[in-house]
Amino acid sequence: MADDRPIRRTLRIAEVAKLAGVSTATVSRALTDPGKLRPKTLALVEEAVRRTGYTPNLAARSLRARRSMVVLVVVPDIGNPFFADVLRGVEEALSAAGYGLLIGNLGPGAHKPAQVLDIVQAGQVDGVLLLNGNVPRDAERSLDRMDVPLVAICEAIPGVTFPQVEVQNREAARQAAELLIGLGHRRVAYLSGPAGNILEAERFGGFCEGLAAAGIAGPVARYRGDFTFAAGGAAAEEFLRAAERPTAVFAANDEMAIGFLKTVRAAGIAVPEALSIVGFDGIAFADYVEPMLTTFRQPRRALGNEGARLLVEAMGGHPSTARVRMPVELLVRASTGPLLG
Amino acid sequence: MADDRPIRRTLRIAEVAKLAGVSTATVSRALTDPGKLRPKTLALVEEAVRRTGYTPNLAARSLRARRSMVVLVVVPDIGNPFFADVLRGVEEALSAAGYGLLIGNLGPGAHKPAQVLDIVQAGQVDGVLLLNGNVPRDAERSLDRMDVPLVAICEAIPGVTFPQVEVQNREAARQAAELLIGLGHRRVAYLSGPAGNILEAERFGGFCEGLAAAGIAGPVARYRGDFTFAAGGAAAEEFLRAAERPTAVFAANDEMAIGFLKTVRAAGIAVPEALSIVGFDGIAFADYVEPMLTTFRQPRRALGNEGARLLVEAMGGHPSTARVRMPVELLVRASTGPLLG
DNA sequence: CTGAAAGCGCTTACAG
DNA sequence: CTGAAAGCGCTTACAG
Repeated sequence: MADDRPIRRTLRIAEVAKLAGVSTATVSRALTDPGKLRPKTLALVEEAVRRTGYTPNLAARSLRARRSMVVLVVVPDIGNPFFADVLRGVEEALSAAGYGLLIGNLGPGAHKPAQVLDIVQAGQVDGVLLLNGNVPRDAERSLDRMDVPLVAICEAIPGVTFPQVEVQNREAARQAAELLIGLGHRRVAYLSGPAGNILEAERFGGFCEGLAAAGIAGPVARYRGDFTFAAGGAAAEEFLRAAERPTAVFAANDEMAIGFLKTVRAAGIAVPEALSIVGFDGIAFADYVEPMLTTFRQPRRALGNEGARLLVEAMGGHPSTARVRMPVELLVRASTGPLLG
Repeated sequence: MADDRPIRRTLRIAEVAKLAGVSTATVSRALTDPGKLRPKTLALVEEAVRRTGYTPNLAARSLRARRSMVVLVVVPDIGNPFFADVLRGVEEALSAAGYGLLIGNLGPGAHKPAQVLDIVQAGQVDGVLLLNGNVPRDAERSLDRMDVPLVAICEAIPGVTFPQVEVQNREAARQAAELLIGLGHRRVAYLSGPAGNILEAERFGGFCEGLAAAGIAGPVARYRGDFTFAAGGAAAEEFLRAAERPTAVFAANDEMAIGFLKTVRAAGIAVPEALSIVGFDGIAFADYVEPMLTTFRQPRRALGNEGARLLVEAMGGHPSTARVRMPVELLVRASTGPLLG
């Protein structure tokens, strides 16, 4: 039978100590550094903890020990499935190391950089994981001048010295060019992400390199996008209006590739017979559009895991300047094919 | 020119008080309850805060004030885009009320219920938002016996008294039946979510009711699923093997509907000519499959907003037993059509 | 290996 | 309206 009395939330370390017949210092040690105690003493405390169901008050612990065991994760958009997957990896690694996860959503209508800075300045977190491609700052403050470990993942941040984990964007984009060229395409277009975005710059740069290596000056068109489905549709409208259309498109992410695909097919363009399309990211949906999308699968969970791991090390006093660049996997599907006619 | 010195993290309230020429009590009041101060005194403090860039230490504040201004959000799977969208709404409302957001991921390989209970017992959060359809408990403890405000959203929890926010699952499922019947279908199938899931039960129940109202005994087939793409594909295999196939399928969510759609189309089944498909949720991707999926759009962000709002009220000492049931919107698309032949 | 005691940085009755 | 002071519940030098 379960006991139906509400659990007393105000159980303190002193009561556990009393029950175990030791000092509060000993209880504290049993909980944070059991190796320091005699096995016999430890057993006494453990039994008392078990019997009382004691859990230390974290505010008190964090005030006294000057660490919170919480990490702030700054995401550009918590609603984006790409980041959700990365967060899964982050959560896994942090939770295994005993850290909690505070989410800072730097998207439109959400947190402002100042709020992120406040959280750090308030001593609320022991480290910050940045998925947003820049160092949060306001008029007076900048996160990298606060004394807190930082790690950037997914989107690299140029010119900083803290660890970063990203994928081989440039190499992959180059590979996209090679794939299309190998299929006979020469009039290729590029569907870009938001201007100023580092991923965008890397992917565009790599794509151009790949083209150049085959003696192609560059894409015949560069459509402006912002990583959304809608941007893909808009780019497709532009494509459809062109006098001489490209025969292949490389989109800087899957959402845009899918938006593009839908609009051109609705207009009667056969994919891949008349147009090849390549995306980037390898989101789950890429498997369910028709035709299945050729794309690059990012190791989203591994990105999150590795970033969290580096942050845990830094918080433990082992900072690094590691710059990890993980490979992506090209998935050749039905949305790309040889140039016909 | 920005000042490049690292920000001193150890600025305390005493220094601000000294600079303003007041007591620490006054600084504290200026920050938490400015109405209590004379405008002149308040201005003095504000100027000192501005000049020093002071941010109170939250561990100290939370230890002394006995509240943390942080909410624990328990999600079944942080990687699921559906929840990510709801979280966006939650984050919005909580952040506007000054609360932070701690994520507890109760998915496989992530947090265990015991960890959630520990967080609450440690006084780390002022309230808990449950998106997982049950009350976390372990061998000795149950969250609803801890003295903390609770609100359930998305998945209702039977038999509890705290506020809940869900959608009109039963009504919508009934409407799905009516839609299909109106199109002439009588041999309809149901693709279910995981057994024991409350959403699943409501949607199945409503669907059966809708059929019954038209004199149909029930679905001719009930495929077992678990809300994943893969489950949809597996159900489709079962569908394809049937001697006499249903002419319409209602899936308990969009992912399964999309998985089903892909597999039957690959097998040469024309949708909607030979088979109508209805999903549930209205995820973004439902707009990008071919044919576009008929589904019910859930107000994901609004669900999150409303749930967070109720929790903020409860944490402010205004508990309610509100049970909000938000409407969903039927989106009739190309995946449903009249029975032909 | 263990304990007594100071103190982390706030908030809040209490008093005036 | 404001201040002096106690105290939230821990951890950790320090001493033994």
